Amino acid sequence: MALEGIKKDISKGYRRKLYTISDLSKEFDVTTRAIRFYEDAGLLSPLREGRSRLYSVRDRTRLKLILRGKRLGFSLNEIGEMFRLYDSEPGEVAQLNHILEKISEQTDLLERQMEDIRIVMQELQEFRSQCVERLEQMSGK
Amino acid sequence: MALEGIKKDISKGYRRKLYTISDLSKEFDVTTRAIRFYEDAGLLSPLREGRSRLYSVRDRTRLKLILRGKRLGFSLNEIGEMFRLYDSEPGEVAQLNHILEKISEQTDLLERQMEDIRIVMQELQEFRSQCVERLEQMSGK
DNA sequence: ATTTACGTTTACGTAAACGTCAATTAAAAT
DNA sequence: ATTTTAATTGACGTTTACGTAAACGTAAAT
Repeated sequence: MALEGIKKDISKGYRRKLYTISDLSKEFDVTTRAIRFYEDAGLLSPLREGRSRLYSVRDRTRLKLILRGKRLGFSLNEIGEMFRLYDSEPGEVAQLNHILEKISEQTDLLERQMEDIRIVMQELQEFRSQCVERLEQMSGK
Repeated sequence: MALEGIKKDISKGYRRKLYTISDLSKEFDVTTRAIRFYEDAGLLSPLREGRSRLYSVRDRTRLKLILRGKRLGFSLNEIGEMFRLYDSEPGEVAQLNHILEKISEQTDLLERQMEDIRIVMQELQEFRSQCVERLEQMSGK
């Protein structure tokens, strides 16, 4: 495979790993279509070898973050906003305070989510107890 | 208001509260359109007084569960499936075991979500520390 | 030489979850 | 008696997040 060669060459020069789109597709069990879509949405920006995409370690990390965000129910726009926060070069104090505020908002949101999960978990366990009890009754008869 | 009268009448007879669609809309800050949509999706089934909908305490609880589910990123279909689990009359052992399996799946999923939240929270706190540190440097100069 | 495998772009399709009118009805307030 | 106010149904529109071909390029394997 030609890409393998190129990947090795670049990794010698740049001293870092590169991934093809199908590498990432397989590793994270996500379609190549989705990965390209994330690029269209501005969440990924892989290198190009000719027409083909080459993903850096940073891209891989980003993809991991995207998928984690999605599991938590965040939209791609929301995930993009977080990326922009992380990437922004905060020159001014005002900017830094803005970031701190956003972090605080995010934290609050996640804490509410944790609370929601705790509640649902508790309800599930109660439900489970009822089921188990019922099963015992039935086998006891 | 006629509905208020009816609500009182019914609550005397049935000994439980009833809510109009706008009651719930205001209480949970969700549009009436959304509430009707949840009904179309089979997640709510309010009483009718003529053409108007009247929501029971059970409906209200269900709406609360729907919104909680949504905050956790679940689709209405997934939420509907959970409702059906809770509502199912488990006559057979096989059915009960099926429910227990579903509960187990849900629990696993929620635990993964908790783990995701923990990871994101930790990253956010690290990011916060960096920002605070930077702010202190800037004011220290 | 050609099949197979993997990549690309373009573009239309789709499911979910509502938003947004419009037209209508019924009841409450003035 | 008439004007608000709250509710209804119906239907089309919109956004998000991809799925699904189609048509093509490049390179490795047979």
